[in-house]
Amino acid sequence: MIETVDVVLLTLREERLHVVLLKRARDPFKGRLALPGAYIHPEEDIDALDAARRMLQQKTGITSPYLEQLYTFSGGSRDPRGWSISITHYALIDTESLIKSAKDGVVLMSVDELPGLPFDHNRVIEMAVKRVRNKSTYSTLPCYLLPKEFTLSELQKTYECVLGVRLDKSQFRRRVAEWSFVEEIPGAVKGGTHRPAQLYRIGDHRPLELFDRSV
Amino acid sequence: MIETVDVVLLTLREERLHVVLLKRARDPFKGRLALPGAYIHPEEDIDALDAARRMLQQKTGITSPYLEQLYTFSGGSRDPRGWSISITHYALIDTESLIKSAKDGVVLMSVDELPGLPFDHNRVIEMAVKRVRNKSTYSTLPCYLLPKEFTLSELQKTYECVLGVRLDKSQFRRRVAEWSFVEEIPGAVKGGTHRPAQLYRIGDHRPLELFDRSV
DNA sequence: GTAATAGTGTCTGTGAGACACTATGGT
DNA sequence: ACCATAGTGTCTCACAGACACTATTAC
Repeated sequence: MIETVDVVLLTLREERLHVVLLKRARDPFKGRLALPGAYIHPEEDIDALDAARRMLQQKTGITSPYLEQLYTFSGGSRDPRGWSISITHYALIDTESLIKSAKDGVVLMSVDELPGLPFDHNRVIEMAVKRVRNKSTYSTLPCYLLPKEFTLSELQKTYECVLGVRLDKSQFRRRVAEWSFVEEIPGAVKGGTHRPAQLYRIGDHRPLELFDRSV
Repeated sequence: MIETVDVVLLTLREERLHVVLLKRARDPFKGRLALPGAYIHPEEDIDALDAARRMLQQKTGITSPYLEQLYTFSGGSRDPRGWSISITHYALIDTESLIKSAKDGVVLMSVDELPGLPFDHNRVIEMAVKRVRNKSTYSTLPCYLLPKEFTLSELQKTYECVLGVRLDKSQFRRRVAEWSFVEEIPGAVKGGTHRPAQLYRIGDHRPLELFDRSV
């Protein structure tokens, strides 16, 4: 039996969700692009989540602020080596931090234009994207796709990109005003070529919040 | 490494969610009540879901109309035998069908009054109940807790028990009227001591449906 | 008739959606 | 001055919530 963890690390780039891929160093599928993944090491790993975090850090250099189990894929046909279990996870990070810490070899690809990937990685990514889109309708999940400081327009844009819908500016701001964890940074503004925008940040240690109603 | 599947099989009995437990036939925790579970058999099982379905049928005699992966628990401290992976699932069934097919030894316990269980089974059940409650706010999941034919009052009661809230009769019926898959059974009524109630059924092959708004 | 449950009709307050409006910077 | 983006005010229609009402059985 083969036990692995795999991670779908997503970020927002040029208004599209992108996924982190790596060239596989070993067979099977040596040299092909695939999700970052590794065997579970019972001696070192506390649990699968810990294994995923460690693997991601070691292989990509990236530590994601949000990492959660996605689904466990299993069966005899998904890996040529035999019956396997993959405990998959998904993670989110802003592009800025990603670029800063990513090791050489990290490849970003738009989730809408993926080539055929080894194993069932296309299915895994598809499920991750669905989960993120769905969870974003009733939570603060998209906040993890933004850098520490951001404007409300950027926050709205992020939600719009993830959800694939346009949101009303007025209504969106009324909503965000109720979120206590999105706080104004006093005095800080982002000056563009036009009227500067107030900068905001997520208060303290970004907890994921769920809402009764949708965004 | 130990790989198992475990199933949290839930049913509604006396207006409370109950979980199916079995006395363990083998060590560890031989003789203690625990969730139905078994090792994965790569030679026989297509995947973990298939393993869960087969295990449930063999150990309890029950085939549930709804079975879905819940979460994969893992680590070195949850099983005295060593580092383990448990791919847990949850399932729903109506009490009537359960009683009819359940083998001897099947024990039903209210999820609100559980004793301490082996492994991390209390945590697993807690997560399953949370998942069911949450998913029930925006889906037809509770329909799987009802027999093939039911009245709207029974359907409402089921939602109320699962969600733990009281629902307005008028509003609930307006909602259900929009669900095309809940269909009136022409001529069939359930006579109690008072005005008989129209019987309904789930159309064809009960697909799980999700709603934009809550129930 | 009464009791009890099934099932329907109606009013109201809230809030989502739409959209117009004002504000403030650069050039 | 004008443009572009930031940010606010307001109207309306739909619907959730509340609750009263009618319907149909047993006794």
